[in-house]
Amino acid sequence: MIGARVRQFRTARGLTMSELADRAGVAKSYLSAIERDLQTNPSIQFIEKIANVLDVDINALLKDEAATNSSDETAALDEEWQKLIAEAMESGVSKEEFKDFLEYNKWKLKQK
Amino acid sequence: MIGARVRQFRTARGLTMSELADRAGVAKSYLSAIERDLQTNPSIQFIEKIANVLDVDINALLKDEAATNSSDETAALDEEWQKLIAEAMESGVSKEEFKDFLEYNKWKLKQK
DNA sequence: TAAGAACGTGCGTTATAATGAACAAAAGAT
DNA sequence: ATCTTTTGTTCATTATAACGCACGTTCTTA
Repeated sequence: MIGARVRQFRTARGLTMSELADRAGVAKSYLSAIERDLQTNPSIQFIEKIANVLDVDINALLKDEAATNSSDETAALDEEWQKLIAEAMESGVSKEEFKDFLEYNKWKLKQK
Repeated sequence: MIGARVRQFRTARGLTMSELADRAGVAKSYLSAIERDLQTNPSIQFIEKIANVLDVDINALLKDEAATNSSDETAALDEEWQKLIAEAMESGVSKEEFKDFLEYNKWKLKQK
């Protein structure tokens, strides 16, 4: 279904529904209905708008999930992790700080 | 416009409007309006139907804006970040620990 | 802990996508 | 040449896509 894909890309970009709807110039209430598959037949202009903001090809939203993420790297990351990544990047956490955090945790796990 | 492309593919297949509309299961009156650009915002299900009969990819009918992709640096998932995250997941770092790390860093940045 | 903002959803309304006739013009057949 | 069938169009009607606003909840900020 198309709703799942829209939500997937949206959360991956760390965007809220209000934000996406605002940027795309569509009603957030309708976007909500689309993501929950309460409505499943949007127009091409609607799809173009949100695809434009999400910066993805229109096919990425229309494509049946069969070919979409068979062996896609980003698909390996589950949804919650993607949110965390987006949040991390936006908050200005440096990669170095994160690396330190990683090493510290590895060390901590070893102590058990 | 989309109408020109539909007509182009249809005539190329030697199909009449009545025939295409019939096979696709849509109203020929509406198909007529689409081809003459009296209506320019069909639904994805409509396009899928006729694209299916015409045996063309959906893009072939929408391709007017094929090159609208200029990947956003800030929003897109940074490649190096992805590797770090993958490493984090494999090393068994829990989401909770990562969340705590994020909050701590946000707080730290605020202190300046 | 209270106030305020931002989040997503529910609902009534509007705009328009999509339909099913019936129609005139053109093509094809007898 | 008239009759018949097929073509694409017009028009009134129905279905639903899309909207704006208000509401309850969940984060923030003080």
